[in-house]
Amino acid sequence: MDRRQRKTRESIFRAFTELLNKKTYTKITVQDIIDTADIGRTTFYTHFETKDDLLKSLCTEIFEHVFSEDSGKEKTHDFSDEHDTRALITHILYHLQEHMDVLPGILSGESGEVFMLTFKEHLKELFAHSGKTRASFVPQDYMLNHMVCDFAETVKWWSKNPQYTPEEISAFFLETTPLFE
Amino acid sequence: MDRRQRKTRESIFRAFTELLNKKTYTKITVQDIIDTADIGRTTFYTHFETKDDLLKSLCTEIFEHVFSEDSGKEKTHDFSDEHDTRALITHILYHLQEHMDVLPGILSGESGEVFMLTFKEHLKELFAHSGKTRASFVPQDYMLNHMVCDFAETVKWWSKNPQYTPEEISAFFLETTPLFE
DNA sequence: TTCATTACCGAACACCATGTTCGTCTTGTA
DNA sequence: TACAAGACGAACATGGTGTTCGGTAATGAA
Repeated sequence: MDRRQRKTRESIFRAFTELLNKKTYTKITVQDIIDTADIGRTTFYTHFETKDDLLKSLCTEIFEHVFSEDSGKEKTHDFSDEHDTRALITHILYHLQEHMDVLPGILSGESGEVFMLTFKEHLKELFAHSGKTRASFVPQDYMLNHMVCDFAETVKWWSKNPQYTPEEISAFFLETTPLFE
Repeated sequence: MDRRQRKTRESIFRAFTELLNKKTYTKITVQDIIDTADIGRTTFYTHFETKDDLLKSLCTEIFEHVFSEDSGKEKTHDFSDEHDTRALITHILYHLQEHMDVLPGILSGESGEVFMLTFKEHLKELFAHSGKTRASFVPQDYMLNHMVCDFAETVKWWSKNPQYTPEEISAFFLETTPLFE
């Protein structure tokens, strides 16, 4: 990839996240981004189709990092081991913490919808094969949705209360939403 | 209130909810609403400041109904009685069921954000004095947020799986998010 | 170093939805 | 019946969007 392209893309992302910490997503205009990134109007549109496209791209970049399977371990994760599960959850939270500069901005307002949606998709895949398959009158789909939302909302809450450590957040989550009985 | 005003307001709400079942909120233009409601442009703007204002008004109307304290009983509700709590939850779900024609439309897309936000405010107040004040290492605020989100997400899930009865949904919720230990 | 390629630039433009203005017509009510 | 209040629609200003086009500058491969 051309060095110019990389630099431009970089500066757009930087401008966007900077603006997200000042204004809410819908209040941000493409012109704002262009001005802050100090690039030409045409240039923006050669990189991204729309503002929404930019937002999605940002989310994708974040989750590619957060759910990167550092050692391929997560893929074959065994949810039957409680200690192992706690480690996985904490691991993901550590990754997320590295984006704490963007999270509050992106999660408040309408951009949060997009973020949470993609987040939940990833989580759904991750939790799909958890140990919580025990027989119960509660539908499987409800159960999965419940766990996914719990974790996503936990992260949202964390972004507003960032004084806690990943280990603490992990503990809060597992205490209120036990994956084991 | 003038009969003309009532009729106009009525037809705007009707047009809006009708459109919400066809398109997503942001795709709906004020012109769409005007055409569907068959009213003048000026008339719309004398009733509502903006499209957002209309959405908020709709949510307000719904929750005024759902959280109407039929007999003032809820106000003094005692969460320490499990049977009583289940009755209250089910009662709210029955009220919500009456709006099942709007819920799927309003909850999918960006309008869902507004709906969920106001919903959670109401729930926060309702759950604020629940029995879940037991000592624990989990922060009180996390706990409250957890319960509120759980219930709100449960309703969202219900709107996509409307074949269940209020009693069943109530049971799912209480099974996965016990308000008692 | 040369040179073709590729990215960046910015002014200008058409487009579309928004919200307002104004003069007129219609309806409800006192 | 009179008149206040609501409904009406055409027209307008505004502001953001996404595109076009002619030109400049940076890049990297030969």
